[in-house]
Amino acid sequence: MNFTLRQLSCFVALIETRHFGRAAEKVHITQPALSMQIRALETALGQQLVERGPRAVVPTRAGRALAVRAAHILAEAQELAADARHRAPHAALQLGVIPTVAPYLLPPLLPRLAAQAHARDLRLREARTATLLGELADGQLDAAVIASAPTEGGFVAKPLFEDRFLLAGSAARLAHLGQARDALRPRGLDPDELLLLDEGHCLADQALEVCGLMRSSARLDLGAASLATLCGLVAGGAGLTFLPEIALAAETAAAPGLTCLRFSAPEPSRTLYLLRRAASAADDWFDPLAAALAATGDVLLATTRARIA
Amino acid sequence: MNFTLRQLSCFVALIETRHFGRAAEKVHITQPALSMQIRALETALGQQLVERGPRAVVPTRAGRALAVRAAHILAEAQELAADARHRAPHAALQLGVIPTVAPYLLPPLLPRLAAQAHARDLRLREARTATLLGELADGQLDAAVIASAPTEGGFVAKPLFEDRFLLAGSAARLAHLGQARDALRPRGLDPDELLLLDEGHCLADQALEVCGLMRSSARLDLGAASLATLCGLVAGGAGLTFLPEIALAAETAAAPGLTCLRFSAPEPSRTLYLLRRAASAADDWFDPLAAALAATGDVLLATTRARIA
DNA sequence: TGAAGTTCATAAGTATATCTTATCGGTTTG
DNA sequence: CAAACCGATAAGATATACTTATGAACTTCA
Repeated sequence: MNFTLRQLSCFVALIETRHFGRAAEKVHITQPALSMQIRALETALGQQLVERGPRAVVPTRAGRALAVRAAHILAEAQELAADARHRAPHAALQLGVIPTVAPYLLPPLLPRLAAQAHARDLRLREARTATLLGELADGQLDAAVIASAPTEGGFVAKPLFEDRFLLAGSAARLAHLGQARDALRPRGLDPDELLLLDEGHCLADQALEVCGLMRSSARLDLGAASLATLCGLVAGGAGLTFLPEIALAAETAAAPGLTCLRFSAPEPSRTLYLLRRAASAADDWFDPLAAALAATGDVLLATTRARIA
Repeated sequence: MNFTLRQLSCFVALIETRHFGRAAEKVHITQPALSMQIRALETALGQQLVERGPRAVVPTRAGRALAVRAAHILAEAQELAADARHRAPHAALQLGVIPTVAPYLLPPLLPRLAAQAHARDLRLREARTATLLGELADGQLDAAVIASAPTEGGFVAKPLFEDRFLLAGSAARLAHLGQARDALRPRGLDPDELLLLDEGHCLADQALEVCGLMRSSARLDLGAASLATLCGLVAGGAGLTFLPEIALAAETAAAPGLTCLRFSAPEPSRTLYLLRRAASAADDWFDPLAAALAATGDVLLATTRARIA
């Protein structure tokens, strides 16, 4: 490709005016300059594009064909430039969210964001922490919500809110805990009763950590891929699990048999963060997005805290 | 619009490789040159397009959006250049034909042309001589078939064949001509019996000329716009008219009552020409097209001559 | 018919982009 | 801590694009 947009501009102007002088005026150059541009374009394409008569300038067959396509290309280029000038990014804000947060935080988030101009065009992706960090790093995502501060550098992490863990199970199974109910502590739980999510879900790792367990030491071959599935199993009496407060309202509504107990202080918890690349220009969307996420979480937690003493 | 296709190329290469050095190699320039092109593009669009980290080159939101559109524009440009190189004009050959020729010559012409590569993409326009000449002059048409050599210069005219005029009417009306039938001459006809086409049709002008009449001197207010209509009227006994031999087969088939007489020598006739602008590059299509038209006419006339002694 | 006016092409000089080579400063890596 | 990598920068060379002035072909008008 050996021609330029300017050459196309000149050519289109020439076809429109059918006059070298006026076409030149139209593109703000002199007539000889336009002549040279047209000539260069003809050379580049290897075809004569206009018949230069003393009476008139007439496009050749090739010129007629080119005029249409050139105008089209120029229109696209103009539109691109115009969009750039008006700062209409035309690219959605790509937000990644981990699976143990997305189903609970996003539904109430979206109506809140609808009011904000910056988040008018938001695209969501749900994946586990490692995947999100990778995609964030290489530009597929603009921001990500994860449940821990990132270990690697290069990111800006803004804490959103603390999400405490509750112990969830069927009412019968929770009753079997006996006197432990009065001062419920993670370390006192029976590893064989514990059901957790698949590997890679940070929620499972964090649950193991607060229990002082290794993944290998627990009966964890359960391939539960979503918290909703896990809650369904647990509500049916299959075992116990850690439920983040953020999920409580949705999961108890979905599985009425699900019962939760609050751990005694200091309650185990995770902190959610909103991340972006440190190098990214967070013009004006990052802080408002973080604020909206935090506010959404706070509302969600306020209703939950009132339900489970 | 203040950016160039080269800048877009550089940018797309950068997004693909995510590496200034390799992107530069891809577009056959050095790394500093590519840096400058990207910088220039960012300046032109007023936005940062890539985040330059020591670890990686990551597109910004604006850059992501641009990459898609830039690739699209470049693809169109490449395609355009490729078509130009392969001499695929992608513009139909625009052929204009006068209305007293088009319906008869074109149907048998098209199958003949189908075999030729050059006329694969042919678009037709039917209009009167003056219109065709105007459109041919300003490039809307590439060639035109008319029935007289052009008076103005600037055209190349190639004679196709001679098309003789017959006298057409109902059998009864032709019988009334009496002994004139033996040595039928145009000048002996009664102007009041003559029906002709609308003004502007060269056939009407030529008929008047061979009869030695002025348009004003004849009863010519008939607004017959097509030869087919005129033949229908004449076959019904409304009068006499001049029928070009080329139209005979089609019109007698359509109007069985139509009868024709041949004038005595020298028979009045018109000559059809194929025209193009003298300045136009008639690479290779003009002569074959003329040959096809002439051959088509010859076949048409051969069958006709056999029918009317 | 000849002079003036068009119109596009050409020439020469200049201004502007653009490229290359060489180098710097920052970061990562062994 | 040295070597390697990466992108930015500087400076000089080259190429491209523009302008002014002029030329050649043609038309128009007196």
